[in-house]
Amino acid sequence: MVTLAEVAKHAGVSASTVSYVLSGKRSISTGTRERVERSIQELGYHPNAGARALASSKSNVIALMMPLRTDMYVPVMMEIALAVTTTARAYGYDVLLLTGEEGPAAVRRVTGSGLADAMIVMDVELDDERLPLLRASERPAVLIGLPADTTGLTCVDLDFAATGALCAEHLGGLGHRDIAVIGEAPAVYERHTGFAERTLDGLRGAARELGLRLLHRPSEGGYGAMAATLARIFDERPGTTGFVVQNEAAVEPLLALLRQQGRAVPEDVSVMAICPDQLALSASVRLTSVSIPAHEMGRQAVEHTVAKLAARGTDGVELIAPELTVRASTGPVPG
Amino acid sequence: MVTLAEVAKHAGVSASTVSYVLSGKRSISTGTRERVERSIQELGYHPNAGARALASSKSNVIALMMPLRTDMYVPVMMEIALAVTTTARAYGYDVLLLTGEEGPAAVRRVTGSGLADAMIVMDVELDDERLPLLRASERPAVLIGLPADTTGLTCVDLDFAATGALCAEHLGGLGHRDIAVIGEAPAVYERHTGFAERTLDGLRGAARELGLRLLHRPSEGGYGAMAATLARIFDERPGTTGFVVQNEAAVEPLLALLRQQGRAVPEDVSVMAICPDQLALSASVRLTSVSIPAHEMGRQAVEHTVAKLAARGTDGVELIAPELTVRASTGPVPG
DNA sequence: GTGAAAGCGCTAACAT
DNA sequence: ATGTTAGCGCTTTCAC
Repeated sequence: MVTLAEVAKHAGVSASTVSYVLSGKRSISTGTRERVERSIQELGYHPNAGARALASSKSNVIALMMPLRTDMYVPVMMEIALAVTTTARAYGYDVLLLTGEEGPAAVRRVTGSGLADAMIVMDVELDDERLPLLRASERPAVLIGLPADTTGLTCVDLDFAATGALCAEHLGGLGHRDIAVIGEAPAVYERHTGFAERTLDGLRGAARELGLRLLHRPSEGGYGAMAATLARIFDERPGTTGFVVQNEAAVEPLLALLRQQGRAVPEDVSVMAICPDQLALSASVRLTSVSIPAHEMGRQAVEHTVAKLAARGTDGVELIAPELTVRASTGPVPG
Repeated sequence: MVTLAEVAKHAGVSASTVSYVLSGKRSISTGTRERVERSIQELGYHPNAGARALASSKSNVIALMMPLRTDMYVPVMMEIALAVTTTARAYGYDVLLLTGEEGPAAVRRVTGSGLADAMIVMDVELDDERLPLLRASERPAVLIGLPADTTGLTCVDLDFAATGALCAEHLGGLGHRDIAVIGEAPAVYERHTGFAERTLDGLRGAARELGLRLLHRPSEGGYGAMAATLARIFDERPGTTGFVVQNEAAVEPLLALLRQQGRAVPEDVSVMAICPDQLALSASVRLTSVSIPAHEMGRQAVEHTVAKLAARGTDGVELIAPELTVRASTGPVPG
């Protein structure tokens, strides 16, 4: 293993000079710099991460805590994770992957050991048991998602309330008056993950203003569950002409069932989804949707993290404005 | 920040004693151990990861290199990653997440810096440019997937050849003679990712033995592409009664199209898939399938890694035997 | 612009 | 069963 000292000897300079060439923290004459850089190349030197962390009290690692649960839409999680990783690399950070499994203990372990300089936490619950630790920790933390009490925390999320409102306005504007909302699985609501409720609030607020009737049904997703849910919806509100789906696993079953019942989309009923663009595009009908900006969420989370590490951090909530893309699944109310 | 020295003083012992209490590398009298453990609790001590790594030349971190590409089935990648992470934790390791983006440079960076003790690489291509570095590195590496030349490497993968054979045998046993294989996107084949070809080899070998006719068509997945592909298949081989699908994005479109054409599954045509159980269960027809054992692959990769780190490592290829589950989508050939 | 040297917190011989 | 001590490889004052 090549050490900094060996590079120094090879280049005929002192260890500190090599260190400063690497860090750029003081000016180096061009000649010296070139000699050192050549030595680094020739010897194949790589700075030792442990020694660096020890001497500088910085690991250049950001911990990312992922949900272990797989009841959320997995591709979104994955896209966030990849966005976090690539963005972090762009800022010189590596990413340590943690699962929610360990719970608060993981927070303690990582912040206590200096394994990571900061932490990004996904899938935050409204009253998450990790929050007290994160607030108390001197290491920066950024949440993806919104807990009930955000004081002393930095949070990044899609503005789900605005998302809900946007959906209601779109369908209302097309003349729909009876709207069904197919929500996440009941377990998601029970877990109080926040985003589902916020979406509903947004929908309800806008519906009230516009005089729309809203029927909300959580759904497990899948064909069987969706068939039962759909039957009950049309039973209760036969005049339903608009659907808002916030459950990736319910999208295709819903479309298939409507087709099967002879209800054409968008001629007879309009369907819109809150989902990643990719899903909206690959569904059997190209879906009008509000996209879940997974990449953007990951990127912003890292940028807030880096800012806080540079001590120009700003606590607060950063809500990403929803964007609606009209595609082939919504149209004016029939008749 | 609490240090080991502070714990030692607080407990009235030497630093090394505290270290040995922590590592268990030498016997400690019960009294001493208890005093040290109490001090650790009271002071809230956490060993510093950097100092540990420096002194022991071990980071207790395993790097996991994920594909950046998102053209593979994402939930499988995610499940592998989670399995790797939880299994690694069970062995006392943390996981550093790398994307393929950096390519071979990431291998150099991580192995060179001692950031990680070992490396697990996913989505290996047949002639992957990272292989020379992994072979040369003194740090253990385990691949998930099978390159063309596996000498000097440890690999874990599903036995895709046996998987292909199993599919052919299942359909052949039900009397099907004309079988269509819906494969991955052309890009996957062009990238020479190995598993697709191996599946095909297995299918072809068994088909030859059993006297089956095989028609292989790569597919982008999605409704549009699948419609075109299916039309060509029935055009070319009108007598096709069996389908093997190795492309998650093609499963539901295929089922929908068959339904739409009035071909009942499994009465008129049988469909089987090579996919995770979850997808097989949530499809519109419960699919007979060979499952992709994502969790098992992640777990075994870690266990091989840990074994190699303990110097009881064994190079070689570990193929996981395929398991077929018969569900509602395959049946005897009609007539 | 460069060097010397004192740690950073821990591990692992080497003692006893 | 426990203590002493010499590093591990790097960063960063302090000195010139």
